[in-house]
Amino acid sequence: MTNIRDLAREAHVSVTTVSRVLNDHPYVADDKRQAVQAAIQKLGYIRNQTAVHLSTGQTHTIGVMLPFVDHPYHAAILQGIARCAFEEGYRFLTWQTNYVESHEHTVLKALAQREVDGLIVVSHSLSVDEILQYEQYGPIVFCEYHPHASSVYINHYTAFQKGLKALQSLHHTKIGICLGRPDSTNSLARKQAYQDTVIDDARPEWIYEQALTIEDGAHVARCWLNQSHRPTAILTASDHVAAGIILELREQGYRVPEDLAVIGFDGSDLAVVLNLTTVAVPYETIGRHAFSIAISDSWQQHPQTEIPTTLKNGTTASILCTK
Amino acid sequence: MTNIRDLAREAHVSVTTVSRVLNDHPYVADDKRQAVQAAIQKLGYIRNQTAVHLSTGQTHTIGVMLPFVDHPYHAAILQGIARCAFEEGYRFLTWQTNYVESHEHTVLKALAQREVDGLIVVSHSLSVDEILQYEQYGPIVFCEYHPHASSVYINHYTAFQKGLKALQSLHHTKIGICLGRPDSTNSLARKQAYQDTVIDDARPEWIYEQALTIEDGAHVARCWLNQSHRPTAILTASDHVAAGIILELREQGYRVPEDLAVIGFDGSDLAVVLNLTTVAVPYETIGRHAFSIAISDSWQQHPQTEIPTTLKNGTTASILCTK
DNA sequence: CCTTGCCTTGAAACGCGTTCCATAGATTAA
DNA sequence: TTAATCTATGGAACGCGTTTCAAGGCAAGG
Repeated sequence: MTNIRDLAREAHVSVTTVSRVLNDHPYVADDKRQAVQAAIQKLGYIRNQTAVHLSTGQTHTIGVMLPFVDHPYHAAILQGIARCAFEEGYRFLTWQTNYVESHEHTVLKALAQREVDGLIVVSHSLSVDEILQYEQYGPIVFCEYHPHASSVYINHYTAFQKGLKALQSLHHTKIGICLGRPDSTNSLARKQAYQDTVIDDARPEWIYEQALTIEDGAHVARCWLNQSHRPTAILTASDHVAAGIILELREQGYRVPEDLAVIGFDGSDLAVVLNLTTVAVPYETIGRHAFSIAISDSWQQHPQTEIPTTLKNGTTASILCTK
Repeated sequence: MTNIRDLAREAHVSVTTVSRVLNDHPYVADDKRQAVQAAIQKLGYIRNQTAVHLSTGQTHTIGVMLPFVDHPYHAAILQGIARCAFEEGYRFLTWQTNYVESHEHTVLKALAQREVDGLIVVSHSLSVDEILQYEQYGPIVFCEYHPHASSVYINHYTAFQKGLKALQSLHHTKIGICLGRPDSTNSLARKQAYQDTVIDDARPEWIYEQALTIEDGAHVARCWLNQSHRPTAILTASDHVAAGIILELREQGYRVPEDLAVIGFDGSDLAVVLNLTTVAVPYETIGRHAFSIAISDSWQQHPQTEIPTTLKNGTTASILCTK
């Protein structure tokens, strides 16, 4: 493999001059520049990026920590990151943690070991404080709201409220909700929105937890069926769960929204297909913002960027049917 | 930032010994090993991976070239790669090319510049020969069948045949197909399967091209509606397209499968939701295999690994209804 | 007692590009 | 004319871990 010293010898210049040519530095005479370029051609030189990384102390790479890459939600954020990264000439490394804490530590160590210039944390199970201890090694941007960290987020409180209020304006008062991991930051905000919005009728048994997948949704539907007092509407935390509920209910001969109104969350392809009413979230935008904060200097001020959500109307939530 | 020379000074040993301790080399006396470890603790040393990469000439990183990260199909392959990479202590860099050739060149250059140890090409638009010119810089594994390259693939010919034969066994003879990018390797194989299987009734006007998304599927449905001679069944190249067809037809008051039988391709979440009959593809398995070939030496023999597909029965294809 | 082989250790070279600092001629401003 | 800039160029140090090579010590085999 030829290196810049070979080029210098070939072009009869110093390595410094070669480096200048490679980096388009202005102080190089035309004849020398051409000589170097000729040498590059002749020897088939290709820059060793690893050496550049070591020398400059930058990798031009951003790490992304997320639990799963194949969830539409996360993939859409990745998409935003990917777009932005490409435009800026950056790379991104993805780590799938499955919410395993030791895996999350691996990712954080990678930042400390200078494998990446910064980190975007899409979702995590370690405590924020634990993660922020690694901020001394580089920027860490969260895709969730955290008051003392750089974060790009949607307001899960108001987003959930949007769904709940929509149901209330359709005259639903008996409203249930589905949550994912019950203790996550997002779930807590959602639960709070539930308690604050469905003030008198919020019931613990109408909060269905651990609902993340289509199968979980089907399970929720079966739970609902077994309840003596049932809500007339359910707001879920993901379109997948909403889909699972709807499919299982149809399977059992129930109708949506007549027997149960359902609102999804995410605004995914599934919502399009099932014509779900859903709280649409611009995930790609979140990814873009997170990336640009990670590579700018602004992260040091721990900026908070809220991304708005919108309610997208489908056919799975309509006015309460009082049989 | 403390480095191994600082450690050596602190522990009163040579940098070689420090390096040996860091790499668990056996020939180090216990007392020296402990001295080094104490120094690491005291100085808060963290290994600089970039330096390791330069020194060893390996990055322990695999690059992944794909058009989009947010397609379930690609995300599932990524998932497989991510799992395997983690297990092996590897990282992976993802490049989203949007099928733009200049972007694909960027990715290939990254291999030449030793940013990654190898490359997994999920899908591409450059010619295989052009891509293989970069094989001198490291392993390149395709997730498509290419006779002169390392490839992990599903046999699109037999997979498509599986769908077509299923329709034939339901007494359909007027069968149409949807393809994605018409000149891709996969589409050519599919078209061939169509011509070979639906021998006498294959018609050019029943080959719907450029069908990739839900919207494209809706467009196909409208084309179908406008045709004077219509097929009674359509085999698509993705569940998304199948979903688009079905939704549009329902919208227009047609029934599936009574008016048109539809079979999807991929075995995605969409298929579950819509109870699609689909050709299921184990994408994650493809990712796993591709990864393990990329990091082993076997790639030099250009191994060919075929991954089997299965027909998954839903309700969108049933016996031909002769009204 | 000598040879062979294994354990331990360190100096120095290596991988390779970037950058600081010094040098020197060419301009330009004063 | 002199001082101050600017343009060009190169030597050498730097970032930092790995690896080769040489050498000294010691035990087992002959």
